[in-house]
Amino acid sequence: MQYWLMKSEPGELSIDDLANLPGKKIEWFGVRNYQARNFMRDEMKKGDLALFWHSSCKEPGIYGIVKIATSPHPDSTQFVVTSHYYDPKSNIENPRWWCVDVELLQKTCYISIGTLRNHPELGDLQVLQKGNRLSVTKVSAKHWQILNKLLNG
DNA sequence: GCCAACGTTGGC
DNA sequence: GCCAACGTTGGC
Repeated sequence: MQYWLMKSEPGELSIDDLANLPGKKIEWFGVRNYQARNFMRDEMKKGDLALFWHSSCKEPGIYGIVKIATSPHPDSTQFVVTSHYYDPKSNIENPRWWCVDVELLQKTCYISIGTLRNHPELGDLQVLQKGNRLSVTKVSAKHWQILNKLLNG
Protein backbone atom coordinates (compact mmCIF):
# COMPACT_ATOMS: atom_id res chain seq x y z
CA MET A 1 0.00 0.00 0.00
CA GLN A 2 1.34 3.36 -1.06
CA TYR A 3 0.20 6.78 0.16
CA TRP A 4 -0.10 9.85 -2.03
CA LEU A 5 -0.96 13.53 -2.11
CA MET A 6 -3.01 14.86 -5.01
CA LYS A 7 -3.55 18.53 -5.77
CA SER A 8 -6.61 20.11 -7.28
CA GLU A 9 -7.57 23.70 -7.82
CA PRO A 10 -10.96 24.41 -6.22
CA GLY A 11 -12.16 26.01 -9.46
CA GLU A 12 -11.35 22.81 -11.30
CA LEU A 13 -12.56 20.20 -8.82
CA SER A 14 -13.27 21.15 -5.23
CA ILE A 15 -13.72 18.79 -2.30
CA ASP A 16 -17.42 19.66 -2.30
CA ASP A 17 -17.71 19.03 -6.03
CA LEU A 18 -16.32 15.58 -5.33
CA ALA A 19 -18.61 15.02 -2.33
CA ASN A 20 -21.64 15.82 -4.47
CA LEU A 21 -20.80 13.46 -7.30
CA PRO A 22 -22.66 10.17 -7.60
CA GLY A 23 -20.55 7.62 -5.74
CA LYS A 24 -18.28 10.53 -4.72
CA LYS A 25 -16.05 9.28 -7.47
CA ILE A 26 -14.32 10.88 -10.45
CA GLU A 27 -11.58 10.42 -13.01
CA TRP A 28 -8.49 12.40 -11.94
CA PHE A 29 -8.31 14.11 -15.32
CA GLY A 30 -6.05 16.86 -16.55
CA VAL A 31 -2.59 15.94 -15.27
CA ARG A 32 -0.15 17.04 -17.99
CA ASN A 33 3.17 16.52 -16.28
CA TYR A 34 5.21 13.41 -17.03
CA GLN A 35 6.46 12.76 -13.52
CA ALA A 36 2.98 12.97 -12.05
CA ARG A 37 1.64 10.83 -14.90
CA ASN A 38 4.30 8.19 -14.26
CA PHE A 39 3.31 7.98 -10.62
CA MET A 40 -0.30 7.35 -11.60
CA ARG A 41 0.42 5.09 -14.57
CA ASP A 42 3.25 3.02 -13.11
CA GLU A 43 2.93 3.03 -9.36
CA MET A 44 -0.60 3.68 -8.21
CA LYS A 45 -2.66 0.70 -7.17
CA LYS A 46 -6.35 0.40 -6.62
CA GLY A 47 -6.88 0.75 -2.87
CA ASP A 48 -4.02 3.19 -2.30
CA LEU A 49 -4.94 6.23 -0.22
CA ALA A 50 -4.27 9.88 -0.96
CA LEU A 51 -4.59 13.25 0.69
CA PHE A 52 -6.83 15.66 -1.20
CA TRP A 53 -5.06 19.01 -1.45
CA HIS A 54 -6.36 22.35 -2.68
CA SER A 55 -3.77 24.50 -4.45
CA SER A 56 -3.75 27.88 -6.17
CA CYS A 57 -6.32 29.26 -3.77
CA LYS A 58 -6.69 31.40 -0.69
CA GLU A 59 -6.37 28.52 1.74
CA PRO A 60 -4.05 25.85 0.37
CA GLY A 61 -3.82 22.61 2.32
CA ILE A 62 -5.43 19.28 3.11
CA TYR A 63 -9.19 18.91 2.85
CA GLY A 64 -9.85 15.19 2.67
CA ILE A 65 -8.80 11.62 2.08
CA VAL A 66 -9.51 9.77 -1.14
CA LYS A 67 -9.07 6.18 -2.21
CA ILE A 68 -7.63 5.15 -5.56
CA ALA A 69 -10.69 3.48 -7.01
CA THR A 70 -9.43 2.02 -10.30
CA SER A 71 -6.34 0.78 -12.02
CA PRO A 72 -4.54 3.31 -14.20
CA HIS A 73 -6.28 4.12 -17.49
CA PRO A 74 -5.92 6.71 -20.26
CA ASP A 75 -7.14 10.20 -19.32
CA SER A 76 -10.32 10.60 -21.34
CA THR A 77 -9.99 14.38 -21.73
CA GLN A 78 -6.89 14.10 -23.95
CA PHE A 79 -9.14 12.89 -26.79
CA VAL A 80 -11.88 15.50 -26.36
CA VAL A 81 -11.25 18.17 -28.99
CA THR A 82 -13.26 20.78 -27.13
CA SER A 83 -11.54 20.10 -23.82
CA HIS A 84 -8.95 22.38 -22.30
CA TYR A 85 -6.94 19.19 -21.81
CA TYR A 86 -7.15 18.01 -25.41
CA ASP A 87 -3.79 16.78 -26.71
CA PRO A 88 -3.54 16.53 -30.50
CA LYS A 89 -0.25 14.64 -30.18
CA SER A 90 -1.87 11.79 -28.30
CA ASN A 91 -3.82 8.96 -29.88
CA ILE A 92 -6.07 6.12 -28.81
CA GLU A 93 -3.57 3.39 -29.78
CA ASN A 94 -0.79 4.96 -27.73
CA PRO A 95 -2.26 7.35 -25.16
CA ARG A 96 0.13 9.87 -23.73
CA TRP A 97 -1.73 10.76 -20.51
CA TRP A 98 -2.85 8.31 -17.85
CA CYS A 99 -4.76 8.68 -14.63
CA VAL A 100 -6.88 6.85 -12.07
CA ASP A 101 -10.32 7.35 -10.61
CA VAL A 102 -10.53 8.52 -7.01
CA GLU A 103 -13.32 8.13 -4.48
CA LEU A 104 -13.81 10.43 -1.51
CA LEU A 105 -13.45 8.51 1.74
CA GLN A 106 -13.53 11.39 4.17
CA LYS A 107 -13.91 15.11 4.11
CA THR A 108 -11.51 16.05 6.89
CA CYS A 109 -10.94 19.18 8.87
CA TYR A 110 -8.87 21.73 6.97
CA ILE A 111 -5.15 21.65 7.65
CA SER A 112 -3.36 24.65 6.24
CA ILE A 113 0.08 24.58 4.73
CA GLY A 114 1.14 26.90 7.55
CA THR A 115 0.00 24.40 10.18
CA LEU A 116 1.91 21.65 8.41
CA ARG A 117 5.03 23.79 8.38
CA ASN A 118 4.76 24.11 12.15
CA HIS A 119 5.32 20.37 12.53
CA PRO A 120 9.06 19.74 12.23
CA GLU A 121 8.47 16.01 11.84
CA LEU A 122 6.70 16.78 8.57
CA GLY A 123 9.56 18.94 7.35
CA ASP A 124 10.54 16.67 4.49
CA LEU A 125 7.01 16.15 3.18
CA GLN A 126 7.39 16.80 -0.52
CA VAL A 127 4.54 19.27 -0.83
CA LEU A 128 6.28 21.52 1.69
CA GLN A 129 9.56 21.67 -0.21
CA LYS A 130 10.61 24.90 -1.86
CA GLY A 131 9.79 24.97 -5.53
CA ASN A 132 7.49 21.99 -5.27
CA ARG A 133 5.11 21.93 -8.21
CA LEU A 134 4.24 18.29 -8.72
CA SER A 135 0.51 17.69 -8.52
CA VAL A 136 0.93 14.06 -7.50
CA THR A 137 3.51 13.20 -4.83
CA LYS A 138 4.28 10.31 -2.51
CA VAL A 139 3.64 10.36 1.23
CA SER A 140 5.61 8.00 3.45
CA ALA A 141 3.81 5.69 5.89
CA LYS A 142 5.41 7.59 8.74
CA HIS A 143 4.13 10.93 7.45
CA TRP A 144 0.73 9.41 6.80
CA GLN A 145 0.48 8.32 10.45
CA ILE A 146 1.37 11.78 11.70
CA LEU A 147 -1.08 13.41 9.32
CA ASN A 148 -3.86 11.03 10.31
CA LYS A 149 -3.47 12.07 13.93
CA LEU A 150 -3.73 15.71 12.89
CA LEU A 151 -6.77 15.00 10.75
CA ASN A 152 -8.66 12.90 13.26
CA GLY A 153 -7.24 13.93 16.59
C1' DG B 1 -0.24 40.34 -9.14
C1' DC B 2 4.62 39.09 -7.96
C1' DC B 3 8.16 36.08 -8.70
C1' DA B 4 11.03 31.92 -7.76
C1' DA B 5 11.36 27.46 -9.29
C1' DC B 6 10.80 24.20 -12.42
C1' DG B 7 9.35 21.95 -17.01
C1' DT B 8 9.22 22.11 -22.03
C1' DT B 9 10.51 23.53 -26.53
C1' DG B 10 13.32 24.14 -30.37
C1' DG B 11 17.36 26.10 -32.83
C1' DC B 12 21.91 25.00 -33.36
C1' DG C 1 22.52 16.89 -26.56
C1' DC C 2 23.19 21.70 -25.00
C1' DC C 3 20.94 25.63 -23.40
C1' DA C 4 18.35 30.01 -23.91
C1' DA C 5 13.83 31.38 -24.13
C1' DC C 6 9.50 30.76 -22.86
C1' DG C 7 5.45 28.88 -20.25
C1' DT C 8 3.40 27.20 -15.96
C1' DT C 9 2.79 26.50 -11.16
C1' DG C 10 1.48 28.03 -6.82
C1' DG C 11 2.58 30.14 -2.30
C1' DC C 12 2.73 34.55 -0.68
